[in-house]
Amino acid sequence: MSEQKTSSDTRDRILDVAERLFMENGYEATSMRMITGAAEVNLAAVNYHFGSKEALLREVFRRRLGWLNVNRLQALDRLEAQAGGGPLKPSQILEAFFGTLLRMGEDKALGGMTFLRLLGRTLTEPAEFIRTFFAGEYAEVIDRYKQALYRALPDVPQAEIVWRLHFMLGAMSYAIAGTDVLRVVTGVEVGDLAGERPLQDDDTVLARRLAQRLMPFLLGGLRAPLPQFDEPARIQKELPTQAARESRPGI
Amino acid sequence: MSEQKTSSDTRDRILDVAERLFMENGYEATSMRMITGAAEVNLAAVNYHFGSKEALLREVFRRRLGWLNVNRLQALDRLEAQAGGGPLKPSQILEAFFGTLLRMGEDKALGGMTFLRLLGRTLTEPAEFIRTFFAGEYAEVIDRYKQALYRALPDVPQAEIVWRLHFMLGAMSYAIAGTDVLRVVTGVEVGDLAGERPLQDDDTVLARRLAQRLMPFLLGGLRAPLPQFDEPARIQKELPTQAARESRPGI
DNA sequence: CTAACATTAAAACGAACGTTTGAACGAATC
DNA sequence: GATTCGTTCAAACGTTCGTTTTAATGTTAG
Repeated sequence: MSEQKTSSDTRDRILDVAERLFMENGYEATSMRMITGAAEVNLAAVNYHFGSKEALLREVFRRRLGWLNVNRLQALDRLEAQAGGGPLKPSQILEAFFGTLLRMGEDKALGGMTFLRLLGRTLTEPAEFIRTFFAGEYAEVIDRYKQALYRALPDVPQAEIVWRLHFMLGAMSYAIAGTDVLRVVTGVEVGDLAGERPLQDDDTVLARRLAQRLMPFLLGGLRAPLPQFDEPARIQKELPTQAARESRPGI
Repeated sequence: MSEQKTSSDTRDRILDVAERLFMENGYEATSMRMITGAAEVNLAAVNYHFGSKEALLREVFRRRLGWLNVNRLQALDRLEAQAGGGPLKPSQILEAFFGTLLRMGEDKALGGMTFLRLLGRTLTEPAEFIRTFFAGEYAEVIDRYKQALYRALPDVPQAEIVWRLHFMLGAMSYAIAGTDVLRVVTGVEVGDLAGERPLQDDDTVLARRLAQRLMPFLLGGLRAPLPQFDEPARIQKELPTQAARESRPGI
């Protein structure tokens, strides 16, 4: 029985341990010996199964981002089908994009908060091979969602939408990374303040709570009035601020 | 002449080079030999002047964060003085906090965008000594601004304000880090889209443009309607959403 | 049974790491 | 002019790094 030839148990144990250690220490500060030691496999096993340390990191992400990309695209497909050619609501787009991700935090089989934290921390790693890898993995999805936002906010300059998508990714990335100045400063978990019940947490609860808090924030930022430009950069056709606010589709 | 005993030229060259290399490669991936080589000083100079690689990183930040902390607190003091005991407007608070930082990006003497990028990238580093260091450096300022926000938004639960401060820090951190999925995906600089004039940039222009774009986004996120809680966590005194929106001081 | 194959194991590789050492240097002090 | 002291220098320290090698295991197919 069990004719799983690709998942050799050793392979999966390495991936699981690497996911956790890369999250805890970062890529550079995590050595192969730490990984193989914690996974209780031979040192050479990583190079045998994956080829190199870089390839291991890529594989750690590929098995999660594969699922994420498919589900993000499916969610968008579903929305666009039911909209029948019309533009989507920004809230729907954000829910599809960020909600799909944050739901991974609630599901241990999808990596849970461990993967989410790893993702948030790795998105800002400067290593060239990492950025190249993410660029390839994200290209299609980002482009699809960008187009959807363009259509959802026809009166907002596309450059502005790109900036705000940028900011939204940042807020999310930092939030899920969870290496937090605030957490250390306050000495408590976010949410353990102001009389809320403390987090006896379970990452599942944390993930859900994060999503509840993050989505309104992102939507508020996306829909914020456009900035006034004090530098006469070029012919400003018209300050689209007010017009865009009025004609913005319901959210 | 020049009785500057502390700034031995070697010291400053090391700090400047380390700031840039830590930004480009991250802490772990930057070796002492890369730093001393680029600074054209002897390998032992770092340990002589700073004691260790960790202490070097701390000093790189200390000379910038010192200025930043002082100016952030002064800006808040000035606002509170002119408000005469009353609450501040959220937009004023954000301008003081984020504006002070972003202005560093326009001033090469304060590190310019090099330091901003370094800061953004280092804030998510998992190394314990880095997080401990930032916690200490930021404690007082974060606390002061948090209190100011509590007073500015008396109808918003304090836990919610902490979450949103968290999200705002994330959006800013990621934005100034500038290791960007979007940038790689689109192949162009943000702002080089949709007919805007391309960035022949000068970091000064980038910093100013970033500030213009980021501030409205943050303000929109901070002022967004409060989330609805579907989990009956505890007695929800009343959904403060609408009430808070009405009574919110002008922005 | 044996040949072929995929996986694991132990050991070693050269390279690079952060740090330390002890001597040499140069300018100021007595 | 000798001495002191802060700084620079070349060289080496011991350790750890990612990777490779070669042999020993099972496991499967002929």
